[in-house]
Amino acid sequence: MTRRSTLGARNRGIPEATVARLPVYLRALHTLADRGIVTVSSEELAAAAGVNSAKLRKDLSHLGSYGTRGVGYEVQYLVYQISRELGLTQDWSVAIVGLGNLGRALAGYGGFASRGFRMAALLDADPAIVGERINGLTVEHIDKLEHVITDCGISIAVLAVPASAAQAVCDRVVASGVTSILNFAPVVLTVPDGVDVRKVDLSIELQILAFHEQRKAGGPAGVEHEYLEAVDGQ
Amino acid sequence: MTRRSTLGARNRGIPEATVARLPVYLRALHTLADRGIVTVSSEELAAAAGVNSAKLRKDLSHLGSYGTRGVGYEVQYLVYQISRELGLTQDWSVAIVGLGNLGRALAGYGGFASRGFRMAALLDADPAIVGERINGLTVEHIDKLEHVITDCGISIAVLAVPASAAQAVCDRVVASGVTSILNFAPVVLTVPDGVDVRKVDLSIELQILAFHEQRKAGGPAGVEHEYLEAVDGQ
DNA sequence: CCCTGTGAAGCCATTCACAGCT
DNA sequence: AGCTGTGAATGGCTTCACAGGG
Repeated sequence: MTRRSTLGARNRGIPEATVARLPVYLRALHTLADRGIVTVSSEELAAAAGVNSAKLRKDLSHLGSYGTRGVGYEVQYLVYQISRELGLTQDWSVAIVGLGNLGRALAGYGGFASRGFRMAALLDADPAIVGERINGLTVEHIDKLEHVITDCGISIAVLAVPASAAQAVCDRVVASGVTSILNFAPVVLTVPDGVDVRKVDLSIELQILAFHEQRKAGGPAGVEHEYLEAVDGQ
Repeated sequence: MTRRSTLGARNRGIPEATVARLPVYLRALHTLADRGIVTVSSEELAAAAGVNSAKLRKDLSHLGSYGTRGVGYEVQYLVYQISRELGLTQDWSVAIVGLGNLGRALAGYGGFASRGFRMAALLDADPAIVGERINGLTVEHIDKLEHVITDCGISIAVLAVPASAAQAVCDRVVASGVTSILNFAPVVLTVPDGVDVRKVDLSIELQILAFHEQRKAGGPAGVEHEYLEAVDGQ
């Protein structure tokens, strides 16, 4: 058994599953705070976040003992602790690469700058887009990528480029010092150790839904119709 | 121990984690097929999909024994089997509700209609947007939601509406018969049993990246600076 | 001999249930 | 009396390692 600090839970090594839920709790807490609610029980907060209360308590216990037995959690205090744990008490400069429809939508997304994230640069390869002003920022040519990333101290890059360009752009942002990437291109990116990639993929999400949808309707189709019939024309 | 069919693995009950990876394998297979590759080993396919080969083989084993020992998997055959399992051999009609920046980006997304998904309806509440033509479809007023969903046989809805409207829109699409929802609004949706919801949330993804980014830089900030200083007035 | 398919082991996450603090 | 924090139990997923077919 691993020995821990005597004083409660100053534990480095928060489970990944917990980390993924902290932002959800944080949002729920902000909503409660806006309604002027001062204290919340694990039961109530769990309901607001769409999880069960045991999971919520276990998750929060990884950060420390921030609740009061018999009472619950102080909303503002928990907001602060989760924000600090997630690294939102400091500002992160974010660059968006690729300003097609999706990139523009992301650039215009409000809740973005709201907490901890500063949209610091927009980059695109298309001369027709370069120079355009979007949400108060001028789109720079991707040739300046290395320069811009270094100058603005950007550590997080959002890739909204075509699939065919994604790996090359990824390599360049990594070479420039970016260590976190949010990838919207439908490709598996290869990065060195120490670089984190998260993927958002509409098409994959739809396919997962289709699987469950089909299941509700009673198992896969084509069980009795042969593979060769199906490929035939294809 | 659960008794299984004697004949290998015609197993209903594919693990959720596997289902989530099947679309990735499918995309990798399509890429291989485009390059004219006929046969692939688990090692090669796993590399293309960004997983290890043991996981890939275990995943595929849940669908059946579609490989050949000593050889590998036939690309086209595997494409067909995974497509069928995911329910992509039939067409699904999808509605997008909310045609702000994000909704437009989604509506214009090509790889969408590509395999199995037909964009069947666009809906919005804003009179300035209703009537507009996007990607060959006319935006309908959200008043017609129930009508459109029933008529077009829509079972999957994509919500790209403001957070404040999301639950209400969700309730309406569910009442109209939709049983799968892809939610881009930053709220936790409540739905009846039997309805699947998947969430895509830019802000959450960024916060998860920030957590790891902060960790690389050496643990949470503000450990030695007190909570009360930070909130000040509180 | 190569590569798949799979028991078995190990690891991580969720859930239960209650001791202990307020 | 109420609610948190947490050991212990459970269940699911990943990884190992190899039996067995081609």
